[in-house]
Amino acid sequence: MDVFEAVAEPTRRAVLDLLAGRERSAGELVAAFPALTQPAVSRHLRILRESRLVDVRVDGARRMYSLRPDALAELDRWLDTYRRFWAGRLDRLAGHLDAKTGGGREEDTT
Amino acid sequence: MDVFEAVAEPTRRAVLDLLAGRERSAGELVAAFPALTQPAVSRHLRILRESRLVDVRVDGARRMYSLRPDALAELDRWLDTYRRFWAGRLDRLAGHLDAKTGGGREEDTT
DNA sequence: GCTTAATATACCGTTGCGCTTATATAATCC
DNA sequence: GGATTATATAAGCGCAACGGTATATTAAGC
Repeated sequence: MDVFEAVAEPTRRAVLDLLAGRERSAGELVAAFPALTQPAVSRHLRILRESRLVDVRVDGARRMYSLRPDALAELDRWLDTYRRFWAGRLDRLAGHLDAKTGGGREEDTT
Repeated sequence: MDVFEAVAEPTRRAVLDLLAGRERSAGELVAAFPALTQPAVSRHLRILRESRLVDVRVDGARRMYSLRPDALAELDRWLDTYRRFWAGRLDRLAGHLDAKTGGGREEDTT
């Protein structure tokens, strides 16, 4: 599943929001969604793993999940094409981000 | 349908890419996807309309579609939370974006 | 007014996602 | 080792999204 689809799911975005603060165990994440069962959350975690949005660290019987923003950077790069439409004057900032993630573009020749 | 789901569909992203260059008629967009039928593309356009990602201008019998980036800005705001994870040294730039979207110093806030 | 062109909607079939229950795997505790 | 805890996978189901064919709607040309 690609990053766009992974992020399209509200529960998965909520998981990412939780992980933005600090790493959490699978159990903590399950507890954060009382409306869902443990397997349901576990499946979401799998999808986030497979789309490289989160990282897992084994800690005994626990799996500690943390954010892995590379994939989100991909989203950001995609948005870059459109950013000029609502923030033309911030183009050079976008250029900066690009230079960091992609190795440099020719766009900010201002 | 929310913006995240709207953008999750590859065809719809391709439509946005086409519209990033210039506005196009529905017919042009249909022609751009030979693998799809006219109703299929029309349905995608409806979804893009309803999620406020595109604008329509009636021109006789034609409907001219154009990009409407407000909704993409929403995506960008969401990403802002995570931007620090891959561009920590660009925090102040993210701060800039924040000030633009949430600070209310601008005159064209919608 | 009738025909053609441009676009949208209705309807239906298929498929994939997300959920639940049940079960497997692996680590910890006694 | 057996029980318990933590997490993942399997199987099955319901629903919503996407695609196609057929049809409606609206504009243009004659």
